[in-house]
Amino acid sequence: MRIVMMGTGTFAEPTFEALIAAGEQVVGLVTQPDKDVGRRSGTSRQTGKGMAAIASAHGIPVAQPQSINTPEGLAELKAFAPDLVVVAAYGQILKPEVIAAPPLGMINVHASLLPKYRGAAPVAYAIWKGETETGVTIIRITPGLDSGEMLAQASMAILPTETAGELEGRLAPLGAKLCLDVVQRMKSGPVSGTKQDATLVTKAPKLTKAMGAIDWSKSAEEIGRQVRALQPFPTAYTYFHRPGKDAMRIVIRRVHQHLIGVHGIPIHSAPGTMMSPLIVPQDGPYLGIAQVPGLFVATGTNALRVDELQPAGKKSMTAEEFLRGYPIGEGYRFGPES
RNA sequence: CGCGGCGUGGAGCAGUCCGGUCAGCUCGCCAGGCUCAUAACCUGGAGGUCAUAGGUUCAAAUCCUAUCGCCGCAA
Repeated sequence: MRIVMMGTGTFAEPTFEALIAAGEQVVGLVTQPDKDVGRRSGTSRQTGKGMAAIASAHGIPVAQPQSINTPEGLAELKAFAPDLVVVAAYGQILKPEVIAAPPLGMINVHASLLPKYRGAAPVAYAIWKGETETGVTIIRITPGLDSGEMLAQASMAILPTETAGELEGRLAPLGAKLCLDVVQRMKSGPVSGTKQDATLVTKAPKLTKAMGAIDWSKSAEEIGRQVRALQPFPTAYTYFHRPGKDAMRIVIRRVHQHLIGVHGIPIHSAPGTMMSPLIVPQDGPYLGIAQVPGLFVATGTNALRVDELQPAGKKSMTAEEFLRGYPIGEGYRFGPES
């Protein structure tokens, strides 16, 4: 059975490698064109690099059409003469003609418990929405977005402090195992699937930069989930305001939730107010006692402790380091740009 | 030739617009002291060609030019 792999991100890599390692006949890889990203000769951030590297390491030919949906792109796929195409995190929506190209169709590794979280960013949404469990589903690809029959599914608990990047890292091997299993079953005949329950469908659309803006009036829990969901991309951010200084954009990398008052923080601080136990505004009642160093920010509910952040033009740093360089004073706050 | 920020002792920053009194701050490190004890406190100490190379000037971290490196945004 001639198999073509279609995938781009790191999520696809374990599946690709599993197929190769299992001795399946992987005859080609279709991946996104290499993009030079960044300033001059991009130091980092390239997409498609990893997959292409794996392919060349195993002597597997690679196709990188600008769009798979053009006649040219489709021709490149057909040139591999695949019986089956395995898709994982490819990044382009496939047209019916493309899906129909291989005789056995296409299957997709999707990082959610379908029918929940159909779309481009299922892992991030699962965290953002506060799910405690997610998983991987192998589906048959149909013209609808992630709406095909489910061929296999496995679940996994979401850890309380896990970021989307970390969770995806754990889901990828699970997906690889499931996918390989389905592929091997397909070799011995048609595999039946179950339909997705249309009433349970939820969407996980592509993430945008704008989604990273933190609204400090929301609950600490919600902001915490947002930060984890948008890590490592597109990242949650806010602006650092100091009296008499220009606002500074800051990416919030990691936070920790705290009950308000427990660490000597006054109850009535406006959302976004920055506090440190060393310099606590002298107002409002205190409930707490513990001296825990750190950078605390008032939210709509509790205080949130920021553990790791990255000011514009700087590298990521711990809150401790940040506070040495930018000791908190009165009127310091996080908030929207202006 | 897309836009922008940054490079100051081991870490994070201030100082740069308005050149000289600027090499500073918060930590870390080393030694000593205090303490039952500590990431607490006190005293003392080591450590920097202020990214690099030129230029302007009596004088440059600070102004000009070029180079290297790091980062963010936009695609």
